[in-house]
Amino acid sequence: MKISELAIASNVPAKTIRYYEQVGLLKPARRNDNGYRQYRIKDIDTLVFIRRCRELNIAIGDIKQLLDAQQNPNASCAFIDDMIAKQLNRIQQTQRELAILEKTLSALATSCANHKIEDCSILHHLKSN
Amino acid sequence: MKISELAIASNVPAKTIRYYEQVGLLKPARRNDNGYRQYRIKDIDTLVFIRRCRELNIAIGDIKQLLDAQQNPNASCAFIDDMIAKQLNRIQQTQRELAILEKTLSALATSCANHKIEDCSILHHLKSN
DNA sequence: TCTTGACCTTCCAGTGACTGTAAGCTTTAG
DNA sequence: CTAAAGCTTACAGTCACTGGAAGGTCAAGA
Repeated sequence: MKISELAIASNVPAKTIRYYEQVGLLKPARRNDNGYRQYRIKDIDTLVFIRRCRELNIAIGDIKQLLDAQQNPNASCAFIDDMIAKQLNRIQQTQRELAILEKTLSALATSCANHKIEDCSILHHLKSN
Repeated sequence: MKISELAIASNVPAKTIRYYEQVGLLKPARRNDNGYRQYRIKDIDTLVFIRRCRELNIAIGDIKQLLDAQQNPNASCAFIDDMIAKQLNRIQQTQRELAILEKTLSALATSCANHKIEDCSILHHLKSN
């Protein structure tokens, strides 16, 4: 399978696949005679796994750990627990911050259309709270 | 006023003030004989304004527009309206995405402590949804 | 006067996770 | 045979800073 085929199968851009290889998330692909990367079915699974993790906003470094972990079935998985918990905390914190942000912007978002800059209530509020 | 004094007065690191000048958010500061940047009281206001906008997650390019606008008091301020609305939409979209993310991670966050990798329910779910 | 330390300057690199672009080789279709 | 598509690498750009190095300036204390 060539990189573009893997890209379609995994729904990850070829460019991004090369990037994942570059940062060590994927092992360097085998090359065939012309130097093109050669992939296997298994690589689709890996990429889908990575993409799923990325959708959950798990950092590349953490995904690397998750992939490594799968090579040692007998190791403890406590750190995976921690990773997900940490992630959850981060998201909840962001949610709280966004809620405040939304409130502030909602208050700001009064219509200024047809007004002049010097009368703009939004600018006024931004300048002196 | 030297840059460190402005930094304290505006609560913006000196490093960041130089950065703002570099990207054109602040006009190049006047220099005194030794080459040090020389600031005025007015510059505190500008930086506080910038910081307030940044806290609302308004991009530097957009802040530049807001600052430019204040130079033309007679121009229309309709675009400011648009900018805030755009911002609000973005935040609300992010909030929706984070809500889904939180739900997914909450479902994942079952305790795996003391288990082995091969039994890890989190990994299991990440691998095949 | 000398020295020490704090502060200033510029410039370059790094962050995270890609994305864009350019130059050059290979393959494929007409 | 040629043109287009696809592959390769390498470097730059994104965003908003932040860190660090190398060197100039200044004020205070011995």
